[in-house]
Amino acid sequence: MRRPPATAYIINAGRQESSSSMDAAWRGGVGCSPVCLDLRVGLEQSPPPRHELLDRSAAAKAMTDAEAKILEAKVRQVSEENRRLAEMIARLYGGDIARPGLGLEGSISPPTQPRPASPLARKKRARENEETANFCDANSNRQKSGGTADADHAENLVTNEGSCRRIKISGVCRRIDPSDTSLVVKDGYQWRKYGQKVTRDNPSPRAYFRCAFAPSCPVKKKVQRSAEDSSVLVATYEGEHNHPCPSRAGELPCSISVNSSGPTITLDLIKNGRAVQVVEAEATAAAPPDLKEVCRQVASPGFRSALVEQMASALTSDPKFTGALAAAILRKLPDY
DNA sequence: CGTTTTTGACCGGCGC
DNA sequence: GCGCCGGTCAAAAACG
Repeated sequence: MRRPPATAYIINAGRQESSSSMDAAWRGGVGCSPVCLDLRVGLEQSPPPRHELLDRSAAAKAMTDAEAKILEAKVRQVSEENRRLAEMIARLYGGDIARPGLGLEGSISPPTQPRPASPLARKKRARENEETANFCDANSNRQKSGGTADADHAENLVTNEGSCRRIKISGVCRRIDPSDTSLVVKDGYQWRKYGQKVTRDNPSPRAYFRCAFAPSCPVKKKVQRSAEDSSVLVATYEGEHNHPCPSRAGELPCSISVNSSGPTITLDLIKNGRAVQVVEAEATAAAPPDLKEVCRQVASPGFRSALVEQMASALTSDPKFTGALAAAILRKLPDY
């Protein structure tokens, strides 16, 4: 019996400017696109007084031409990059440009698979592309019939030939430190590595993982660096977990991480496997029922106390914070 | 000492 | 039938 080819398309998580957002994306696992509400807890950057804001505004006006040109060049560069990505997506998906609302930056990058060099590899890739196209057709049909496919963009349903068994295949990618040689992708599940192989398409090895949480769980995961960008890990999931995510059970939709830009609270707003989008505090009465429910949960005393607990825990475990606290206490102590 | 990772061998599908 | 290739197995090594 022929195994279904693991053709995966990839969600580009974008530049990893907020590690907390990326973590949240990975906690989402297969088929989930969490939306993060990042609340910055600035330790050293407390909100400036109003008059200071005005001063800063004046300073901004006084920005030199050189600085303005640098910024303009950066904006142009990013725009150009976005345009190129959009073109590639259009080519791949027959003009169906990635829609927003995927959670992260909401864009899908083209597969990072390199062009096959040999005729054999070309044919194989053609087969895989055909399957991807079938998936896109299915997606487009679903949209025509009124369904939303946004959350499903991270899933690729492949029908096994000659049987009715359907194996869910999805791909995600994550930007990592290029010097990081481990092929470990944290997604909330426990994985056991059972093999590693160097494939023809890609000089970097591909690691094979099985779900280690439940022995009967059929899910497999392949992780490999992108051939085009070694700082991107491409993970391909095959199958569906037959158990809840171990790190999610009984968990509040909130986590805290401390990164270079300061402590960040990340709120995962996922309901029934679909992501809901929150733009800062604009979750108003016009929000969908799911969102209202999430907002109610956020406003509940239980959530708040848990949040405070998590914040305290994150802050006290941050050496920068404890160092700053110690320094502040020392300053308050009288000199003897 | 139990668990996890590594790695070479093996297997099956596919194309020539 | 042969060779290539991706995926899996399983013994050995590493790790906590």
